[in-house]
Amino acid sequence: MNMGERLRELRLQRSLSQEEVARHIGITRSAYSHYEINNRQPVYGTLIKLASFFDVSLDYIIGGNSSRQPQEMAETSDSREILKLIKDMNQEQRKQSIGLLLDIVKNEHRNEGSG
Amino acid sequence: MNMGERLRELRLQRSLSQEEVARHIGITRSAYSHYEINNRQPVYGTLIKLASFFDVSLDYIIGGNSSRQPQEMAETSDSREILKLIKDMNQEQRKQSIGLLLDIVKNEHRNEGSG
DNA sequence: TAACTAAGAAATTCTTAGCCC
DNA sequence: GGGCTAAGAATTTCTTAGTTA
Repeated sequence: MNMGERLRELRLQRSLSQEEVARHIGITRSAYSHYEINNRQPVYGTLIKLASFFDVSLDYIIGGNSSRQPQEMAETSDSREILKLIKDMNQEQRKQSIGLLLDIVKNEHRNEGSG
Repeated sequence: MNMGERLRELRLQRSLSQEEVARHIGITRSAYSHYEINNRQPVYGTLIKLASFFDVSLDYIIGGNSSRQPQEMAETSDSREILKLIKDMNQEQRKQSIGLLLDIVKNEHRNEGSG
């Protein structure tokens, strides 16, 4: 499901023709037709108008992933502590953390003492 | 607060230079500079990469009128990766992780510059 | 009427190079 | 190093006109 298909779905859900949508947005029929076929991508201003007209988020209309749900996790005290730490990190620090955590998982926990 | 200003804010929050962001996204420094000054608007592909890199929604980065904030845990690519890793750990490994993560956070203000 | 396509015009972005602090 | 700008190249969109069912 790509952007064009979503646009078409939204339009048909409202029983509108391409011309009606195009009028409301202030573009030509042809231009809007291109969007549904994925031949063209609307400029930002047009995109925002479309999202507003169809009453959907930009994330949905572009990527279709607006209703993604967060991953669940066991609520142990340790894991919450880790989550808090990660929250305060910037992107670089998180990437660094991933590297270290990967190392811990790989080594199981056999790195007791000596190296 | 427009898109350029939001991009700059997101970048500075992570203590990154324009070049670093540009590299990650796969564009030139110049191009990214234009975005922050609002001289240009990135094409869709670049926009999506930026939103993903900064861990924010498209609605936020474009319009700023989204309720979703960047700190939302478990919704980011990096933090999801980290969550997966933690899930596979036992208690000992988690305690070890806390130690390492604390270290990363502490080293945030390392002596830099003058080099 | 409704939707799709072609082609030239128009508008925008991207890169290179250079400048300033 | 870090950030900003100019100008031409490259890419993309937009409109008009025409085609199909």
